[in-house]
Amino acid sequence: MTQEKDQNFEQIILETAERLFLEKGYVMTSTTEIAAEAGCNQALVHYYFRTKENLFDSIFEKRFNTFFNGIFDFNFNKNLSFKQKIIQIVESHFDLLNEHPKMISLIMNELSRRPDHIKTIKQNLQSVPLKVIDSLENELRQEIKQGSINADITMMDLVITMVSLNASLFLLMPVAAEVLGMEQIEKEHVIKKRRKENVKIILRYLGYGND
Amino acid sequence: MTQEKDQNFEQIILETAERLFLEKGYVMTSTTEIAAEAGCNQALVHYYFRTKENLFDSIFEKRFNTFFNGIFDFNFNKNLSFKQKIIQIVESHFDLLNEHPKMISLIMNELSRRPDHIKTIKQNLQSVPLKVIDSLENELRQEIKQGSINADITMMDLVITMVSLNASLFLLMPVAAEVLGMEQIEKEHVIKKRRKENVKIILRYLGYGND
DNA sequence: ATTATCTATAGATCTATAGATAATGC
DNA sequence: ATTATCTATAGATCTATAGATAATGC
Repeated sequence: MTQEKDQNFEQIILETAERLFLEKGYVMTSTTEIAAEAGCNQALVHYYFRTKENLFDSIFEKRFNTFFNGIFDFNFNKNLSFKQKIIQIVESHFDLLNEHPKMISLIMNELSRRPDHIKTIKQNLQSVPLKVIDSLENELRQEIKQGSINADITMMDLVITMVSLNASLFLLMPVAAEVLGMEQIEKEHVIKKRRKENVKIILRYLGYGND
Repeated sequence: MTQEKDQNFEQIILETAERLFLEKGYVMTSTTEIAAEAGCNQALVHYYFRTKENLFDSIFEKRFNTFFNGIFDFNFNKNLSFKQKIIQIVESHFDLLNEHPKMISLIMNELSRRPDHIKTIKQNLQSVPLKVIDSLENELRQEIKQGSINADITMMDLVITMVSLNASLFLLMPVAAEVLGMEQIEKEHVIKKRRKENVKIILRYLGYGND
């Protein structure tokens, strides 16, 4: 499909499966359909990956990791102010979601279908960010002491708010786009707008001034 | 299941199906399973509703309507200030989601599975709220003119922010609860907390003071 | 020889219906 | 008679595998 047939089908199957899983989810995608779209025989999908579950996992285990780690994957310039760090975190979280706009739905579907996958995610969430969270939590307390932000905010509030605002855009966008009949350009416009807006909302929530 | 067998199965099937559809979604719920859980024969499900799709629709078409209309279903006291109205809208939107915590996921799954369902939703969204939105939009402009809220906010910003904050809690909660290993009591606590927090976030976003 | 690809098919569901039997309302 | 319930089964998928054939690397 993507490449000419001088290569073997393993890669093509992977790419096709990834696309279909993202489009329609695990359950709604059959190995028959994957094969058809990849341009090969259905048995070949099982020859390379034995089971559909295997195929799914071999695609998404890495992807999930990159996705979760990506959140804290920016160069942490120590000279930045707390406010600037928050802006950077919110924006890079948003950008990550925007680079993989269908991942968040897929993860949620996958987790409700196979809750044992949660383990993998738990590990992801617990490995990297602890240090970062801790140091941010300290800075947060200091800011509150200095009176530069509102005293009623915890790190947890902040995280939930950020994830809610950013993730829900990509969860709700497909629905909203169809309901309102939005074109691609309009969608991009909304995304651009919300990227700024979400930062703004969080800064005002924290109590930082209007700019 | 819920009732003793002196009644016929129609109602029992409806209730069982509703529960299973909400728990596991349309695709993952089979009429075989519905029958088993209802305590009758699988053919009986089709006797009453002919198709699985029919069964689903007869349960959820009303439910979707109530759900969407519920958002604007409060007594609009004209004496309330704009700020008080906003608080009331955000809270009642939140409460509606909280009364049907699995509806939002179901709606989103259902819409991605059968985008033609969007029509029903479109109708729902276009019928009731137009007047309300219009009158709120006017009040919003007035508030801005008076300088009581920030000038950079549109009605659309406000709606997206409210829906994002409120809906995402119920979309992300099941995942978060499993990842963090939360008990029922903790979940309720988070929900209670976020209900206040979401109002707070929106008020600060608008530019209303801290209380 | 080994690896890649195909054909064919078994076995598991699942939806939907046909036709038999039991229960109910006159 | 009509309505509710059951048994049995057809027909459609879908996953997974066995076994045949073609392509490739020595």
